[in-house]
Amino acid sequence: MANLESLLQKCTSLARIKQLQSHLLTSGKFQFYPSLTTKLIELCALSPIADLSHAITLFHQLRKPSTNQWNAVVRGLAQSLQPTQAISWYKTMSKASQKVDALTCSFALKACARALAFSEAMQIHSQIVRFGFGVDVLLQTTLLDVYAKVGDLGFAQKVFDEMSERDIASWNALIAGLAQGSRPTEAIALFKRMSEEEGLKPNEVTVLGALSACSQLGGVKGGEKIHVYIMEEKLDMHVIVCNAVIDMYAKCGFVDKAYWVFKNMKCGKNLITWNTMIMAFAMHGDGGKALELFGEMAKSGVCPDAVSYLAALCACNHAGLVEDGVRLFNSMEVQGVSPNVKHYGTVVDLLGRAGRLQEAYQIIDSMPMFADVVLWQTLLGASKTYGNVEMAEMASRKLVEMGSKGCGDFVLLSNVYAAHERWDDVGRVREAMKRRDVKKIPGFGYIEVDGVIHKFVNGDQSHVKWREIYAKLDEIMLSVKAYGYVAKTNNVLHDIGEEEKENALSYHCEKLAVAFGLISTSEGTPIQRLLVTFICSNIGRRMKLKGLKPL
DNA sequence: GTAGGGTTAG
Repeated sequence: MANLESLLQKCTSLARIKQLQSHLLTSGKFQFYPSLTTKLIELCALSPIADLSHAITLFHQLRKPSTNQWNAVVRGLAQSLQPTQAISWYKTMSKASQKVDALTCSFALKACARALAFSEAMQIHSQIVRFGFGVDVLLQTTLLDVYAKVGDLGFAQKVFDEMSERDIASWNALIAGLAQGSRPTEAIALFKRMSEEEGLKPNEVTVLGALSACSQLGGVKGGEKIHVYIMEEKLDMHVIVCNAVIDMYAKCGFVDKAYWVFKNMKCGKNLITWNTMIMAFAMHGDGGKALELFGEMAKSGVCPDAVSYLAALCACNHAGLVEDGVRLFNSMEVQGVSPNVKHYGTVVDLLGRAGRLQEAYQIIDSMPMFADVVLWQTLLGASKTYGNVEMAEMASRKLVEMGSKGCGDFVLLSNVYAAHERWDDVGRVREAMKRRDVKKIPGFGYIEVDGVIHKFVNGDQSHVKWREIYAKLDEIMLSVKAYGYVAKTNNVLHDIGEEEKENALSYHCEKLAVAFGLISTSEGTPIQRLLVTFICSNIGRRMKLKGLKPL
């Protein structure tokens, strides 16, 4: 028996497992050593050589599967590409008998998180209470985490508030949940409450959530404090923490600091470290440095993956290194990395910005996968920039075919016509917008001053301080004109007078927000852009990351 | 002995 177990441990392939399995079957040991059989199923369902279907075949051969054997399958399915299957198995299991234990619930909940199955998570939640597992700290933390991941932060918060006992992981789960759910301010507040009020020491997982929140807020000061704490507590021995610090500095606009951390890391760099740093240089327009690092990473023995290529392409795009970008893109296949829709998107943008519209179109045309809306929008945007009517019409046609209801697409096309003073065509687009019931959703400009969020629309005069804001903008306009700025009025939708067009541009909502920020803060205070994102966009991203299909 | 919290992306 012990001998067989050690043999099982040495199985490094499915073939070996099957060999052992046939031995168990022929010698009649299969049904008599349930723990060994469980190990066999676990090995098939969970290990890197995993073969779930084989685990399930094994499971079906059991006359009376034990809880552990059920759990092995549910757990395996939960981390597979079909997490919904784990939920079905859980349902079958809970109907069959009282075999479900806290672990089964835990695995099934994990599956809910990955499948974004909110109502299923609620059902399991109620069963947990009924089964009497409700006071289990580990299960409650899982529950909290699942609610946060499926997008219901209110429920997550409620579970957290009602916990009779919380440990560090419970705090970490909610902090990370808030940070990832675009509620960074609350994440930071909870982080402070945890360390200052509860006296709990943040660990390497806590700081990840807090750093992520800082980068969303552009709050370097908070980020720096956390960095100091990380150094003091030697949490920088974890690569993952260093990666988050680098990312935080980069997103707050301090590439140099990010690079300093990158250079002075005591622990080894991994693929994500390199990718984060390359992306940091890319975002700040230092294409040369980004490409240099890209070359260095391969030399240091880290093989670039799809994200590395994307970061490098992004660098070329932002730095206008068109030839480098095209060369890089063409070298991908040879290097064994197949471009995905984001790589295509970046190259189309790169070529489009350079005015090479025909090539950009050919790239889209040659794609082996379905070109999404963003690609055609990119081409449409480039066509607008270069005033290419034919290309703009073609891209618009595609967008309409794809059922685009975004007014932005129509406005872009209309702008192209307006630039050529083709007012009849502008009118036609406007008619089409009416027919399709495309409503022009007004854009908003937001700014937070002293914790209060102010919202502006174009030409807004509803703010109490609107006269001061307009005066500040006029002052700015005067000085930029002194530097040679000329308003680009040919993109304005309506065929109105020149002066009016200029006003439509001058009092744009984002400019109003920035001007308000300037008159409301002391000199030298950085003005940060407040990004308004929705939880759903984060969930969408998470799904894409995991390669899952929505329910 | 089996479980919970986690960094990169047009």
